[in-house]
Amino acid sequence: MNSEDPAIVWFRQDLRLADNPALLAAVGHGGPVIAVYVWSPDEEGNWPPGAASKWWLHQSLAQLDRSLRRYRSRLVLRQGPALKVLRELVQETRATAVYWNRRYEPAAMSRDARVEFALRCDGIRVGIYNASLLFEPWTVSSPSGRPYCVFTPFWAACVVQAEPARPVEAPARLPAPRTWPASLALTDLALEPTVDWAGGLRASWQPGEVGAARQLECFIEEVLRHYPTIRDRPDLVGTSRLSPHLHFGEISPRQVWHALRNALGAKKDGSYAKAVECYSRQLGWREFAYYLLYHFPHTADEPLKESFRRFAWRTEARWLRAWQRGRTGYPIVDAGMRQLWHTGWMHDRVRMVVASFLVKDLLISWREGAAWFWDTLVDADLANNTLGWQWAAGCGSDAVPYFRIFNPVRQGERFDPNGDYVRRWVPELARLPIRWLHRPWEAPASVLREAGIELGVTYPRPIVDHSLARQRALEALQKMRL
DNA sequence: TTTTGAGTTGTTCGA
DNA sequence: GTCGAACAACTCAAA
Repeated sequence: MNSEDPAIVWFRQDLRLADNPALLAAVGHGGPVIAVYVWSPDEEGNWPPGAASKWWLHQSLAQLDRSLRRYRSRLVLRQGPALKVLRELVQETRATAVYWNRRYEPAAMSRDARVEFALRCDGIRVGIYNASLLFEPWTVSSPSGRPYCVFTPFWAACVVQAEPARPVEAPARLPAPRTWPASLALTDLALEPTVDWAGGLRASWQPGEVGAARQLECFIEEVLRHYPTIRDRPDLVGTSRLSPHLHFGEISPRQVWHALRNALGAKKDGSYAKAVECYSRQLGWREFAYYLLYHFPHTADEPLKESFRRFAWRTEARWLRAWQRGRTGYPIVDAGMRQLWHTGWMHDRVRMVVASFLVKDLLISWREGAAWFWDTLVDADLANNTLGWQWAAGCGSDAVPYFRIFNPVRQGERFDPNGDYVRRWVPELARLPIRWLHRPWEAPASVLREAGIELGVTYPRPIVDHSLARQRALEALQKMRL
């Protein structure tokens, strides 16, 4: 393509300039490049962005605009149905092409298909690219031709494909149009909370492409070597913390994939090779989540396993609220839920523990959990959230067996062995010795008194008895299978 | 074609 | 304290 006509880049979940094929295609079009973000939460089906996600989006859009300004360019903000907005913008700017990077959520896919068709009918050139997956979901299928439902063979089939493409550089320049189309102010989108609860988020994260790159570098330099041994430890910094950056596309999995391998080349060290393999598998899980949502689009709202449709989940509002607020009386559960509330993120090991507790101990539907995570996580991602919750509930593919019920005391003692995590997020228990920290209801009265704890007053008693709850869950799930 | 073995993340019980 | 078995049912790959 070589034209003097403007090209529009429609930014969505690819809020970066490097390794952005749609942006490069727009530059390749030859004329001015107009970057636009369209805020259209009504087109996200049942899953419009939650509060934490909107907070992040605000910051990330601000960063993207800042980056574009260095090119003497800018980010045009609009609001409304994407097709309507893009058509208006095409008219205003006389653009002859629109480029974007693919999304895979069911609502986004059907919307995008309508937009693509309509724009092509208008005579507009449309280019659509892959910017957020290592392997496109339709390129992987089992020998039988059906989609994989088990992770290991899925990932094995992925990694024998060609190595994911090397990331491409940010464009050298971005030609500006003679006049810029009108843009809303970022604050017009009202993404930030009206009551400022985001202090903990601000302190924990640096949204945007620069923050993402910094996070990756920090992970590779300081954590990667130990990743296989400490990734399950919520009391340590043992994970990449890249999830929100990946969700918003501030960094691409291709960039991460190759950065890991470059680091490997530089270190020449066996333990690194293992660590890279181990972390790459986590990227694999992200791929698997997108793959499953693509092939089974109803699973965001319905269990994959039919038998679970008839399961009678409880609707115990008091229990749900106790879980949400981190007041279940199980320290590891409460620590996780408070970390989530405060920072918009929870360690993955603890996500499994709290999910198991909600679904198995309280017998509350995984969808309640998914909805709460959706609203509170800065990395809320429909594919990952769906896979995680269906896995925990045992109603997804490759799911945890029904009898695998996490014991919150055991998990706490195993993965927070010194209690640092609980003490940080449940400060009212901070003075309790580690021996009792994960089971304060068993502590002798004198120990509790000395630690300044009055059960039922300063910290709740357990809202359910785990071993009874476990039995109840086993019976309920067994009954469902008959 | 049929069979066999293995599969992210656990817990409990009894020896 | 440690260890192995049992706790289903199903998918996928290899033999």
